[in-house]
Amino acid sequence: MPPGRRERKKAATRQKIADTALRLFLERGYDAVGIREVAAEADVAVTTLFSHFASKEALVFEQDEDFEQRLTRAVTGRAPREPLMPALRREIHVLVGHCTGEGADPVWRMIDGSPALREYEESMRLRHAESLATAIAADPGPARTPTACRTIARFVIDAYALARGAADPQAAVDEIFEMIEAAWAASGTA
Amino acid sequence: MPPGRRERKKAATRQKIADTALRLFLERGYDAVGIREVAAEADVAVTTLFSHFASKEALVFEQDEDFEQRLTRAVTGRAPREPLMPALRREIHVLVGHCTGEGADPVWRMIDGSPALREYEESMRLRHAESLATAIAADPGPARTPTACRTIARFVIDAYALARGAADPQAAVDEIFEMIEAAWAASGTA
DNA sequence: ACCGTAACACTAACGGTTAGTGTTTTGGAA
DNA sequence: TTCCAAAACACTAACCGTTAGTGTTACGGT
Repeated sequence: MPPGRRERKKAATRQKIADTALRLFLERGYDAVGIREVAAEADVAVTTLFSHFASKEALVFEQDEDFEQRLTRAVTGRAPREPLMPALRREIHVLVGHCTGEGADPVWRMIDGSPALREYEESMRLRHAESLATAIAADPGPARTPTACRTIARFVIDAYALARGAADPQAAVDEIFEMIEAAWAASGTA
Repeated sequence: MPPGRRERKKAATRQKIADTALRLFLERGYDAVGIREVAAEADVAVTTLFSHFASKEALVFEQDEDFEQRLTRAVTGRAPREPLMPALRREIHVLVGHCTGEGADPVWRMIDGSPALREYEESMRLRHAESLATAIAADPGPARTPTACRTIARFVIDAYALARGAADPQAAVDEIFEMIEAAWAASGTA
């Protein structure tokens, strides 16, 4: 069945809150805008805002599931018989490209400018690493231990985080992935 | 010169606050004890408490510099001509042993039981990784790029975090370090 | 003996978050 | 169509961690 009127209204409210928040944050800075202000501007109650978003930071990372899904799909949806690591390397290249360089979203600039947001993002990525580990564990091919899968997943997340802060992000991705590939190969020979 | 009365008093106040906080946290749970309560029980003002500790979580990780120093010293203070990675592996073995198993501190149990504390610890370790990266970069032997050093430092921190959550922590340390050693070797051949 | 400074205290607030308590809207059952 | 249970929404009032502002001691060095 198609989404009913109720769900559409709910989605609209959520979107209006997110849009309003992002606009205010970009206009005047993340720290300078309070939750009460966002709620007032979006014309909802504070409690309504928190029924749609778990925290103030979550307003900024509205579509954080994108990141998670892109990673797991890079594993599960890659071409048949394509090795795992090159596929992940390609995906990280793209993701790093989205948030670095001259043409980067102003949103990413804002995130990089606020320690609170950077920290929130890091712990969010850690959760994503668990999904990635699950996807890797379910992958056919040479079996790995659960620990090895979790380890590689975290290494991949590290690659993303480290490359973002490097002078030449794209080169850093390649450099780090050389190390990750070696680690991955070693995990198959234990 | 020996520490004067003033510094002794300051240290005593700090210690009293930390002891009181830890006692209350263990008695009734971290989340169930408020800052105002800790301050009252330690007989100091709330502002005084925050002049000694940057946050509520910092009360629990009072001696977090230990961890940082142990890691950097495992690098800088190891036996001459001993390879880097085995030294780090040994240190991680010890550190993981401290907070797992039957005889683990009740403090570690409390940390594992509170998401807020676990998250705080993770971001603390990330800061430690930077120090470790610096120590590794300054190490003699085959030179590595700054990116490679940071990467390996993060991998080592990952080993600690992952091993703590594994079924057999000590075995996990060894398994993960096999992968780290491979990554480290690969970083020297780029 | 004195002064600058650092520790400490107190009040009052700020900002994020939640509990408690209704009120409206809506999808589906009768 | 009518009615109900659930879900979204609103409002007040608070809680909690944290900080600014403003003093007040107490100490170490001169």
